[in-house]
Amino acid sequence: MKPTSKKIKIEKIDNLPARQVTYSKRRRGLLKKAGELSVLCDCEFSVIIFSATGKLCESSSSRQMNGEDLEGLNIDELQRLEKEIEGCLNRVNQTKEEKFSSEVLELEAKGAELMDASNQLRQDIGMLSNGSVTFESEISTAEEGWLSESATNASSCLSTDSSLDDHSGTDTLSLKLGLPYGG
Amino acid sequence: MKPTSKKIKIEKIDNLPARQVTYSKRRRGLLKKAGELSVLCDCEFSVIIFSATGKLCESSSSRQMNGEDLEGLNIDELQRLEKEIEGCLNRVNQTKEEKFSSEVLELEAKGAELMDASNQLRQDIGMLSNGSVTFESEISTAEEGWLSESATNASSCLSTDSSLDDHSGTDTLSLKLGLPYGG
DNA sequence: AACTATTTATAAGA
DNA sequence: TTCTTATAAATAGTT
Repeated sequence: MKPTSKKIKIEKIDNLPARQVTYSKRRRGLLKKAGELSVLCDCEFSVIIFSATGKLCESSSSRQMNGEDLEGLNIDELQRLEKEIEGCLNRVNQTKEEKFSSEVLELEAKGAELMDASNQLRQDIGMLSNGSVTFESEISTAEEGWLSESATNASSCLSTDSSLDDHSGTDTLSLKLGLPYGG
Repeated sequence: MKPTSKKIKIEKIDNLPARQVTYSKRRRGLLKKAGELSVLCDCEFSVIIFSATGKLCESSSSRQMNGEDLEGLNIDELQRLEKEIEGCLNRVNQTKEEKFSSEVLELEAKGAELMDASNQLRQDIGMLSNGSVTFESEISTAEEGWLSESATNASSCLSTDSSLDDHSGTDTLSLKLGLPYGG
């Protein structure tokens, strides 16, 4: 009779039925909040939830069928959802490309500085030793220095550290890196 | 002194600063709820929010940087995010393919029924008219009947009804339909 | 950013 | 799953 409600710890609910009930309630709450945020603040959202049993639930501000399971969608709806997610992907891609460009520019500037420094050094030494000693090796080492720094960065992007856990089975798309290193 | 809080209507907040404050508060609340759901119910989630100004905020259970803006991510992190979203995309694709296959099977069964009915009709009429009249036209009409029904379904998938509103500009990926109609 | 009166979400029980 | 309600949590308005 006394629906005594208590503060709970945020940790996995062991009891399966209780977990399912909480899942259902909180999922509804989450989607409601997302919808409110969207309307109040004039923004778009997409919420995707993979339940422990592998079911996928998706909801987004631009669809009329919020909260439905993917299984309940027809092909046309799935097609639109696909398009939407691809839109997200494009956003991520665009940000990545921009980041990449600016990083390359930065590294090029750094490289130019090193070149200048090397040339200056070469001149200075040349004046001292009045000879025609070339310092190609030092210069190329410097170039390799900033190129490899960047390359390290890029290669780590290729790590297949899948963070999708039990969903990795369907995660098979290859990544488009578009590395401008010509290597 | 009295922070009198009132129930608000869920409608766009006109005042820009107020809207931004609410956006910030509620976004945090939403992501907190998502994180709690994930832990309590042992599930994965991904929340993607496009603010009205075009900023993109992403958060998901399998990443350590929940709540950060895309701008704050480095290339490696963007790469992983891309992979994650591609995983979602694959799920949607898979569901779509399954749906599509079962629909095709259903239509094939329907077609087979029509063929049987046509053949039976042909036999019956043949027995009556003792001639060798062929009913190819009727049969092919029947075939076209279920094929075009399916084709209509498929072509509607191609509608470019973008539901991404002001984000449609970046939504340029082509869709992979994989229609088994050979046409 | 901090505060707090209110509203909203929800845990537990039925 | 739905309803109820005591309690916890979120948040609107203000500073």
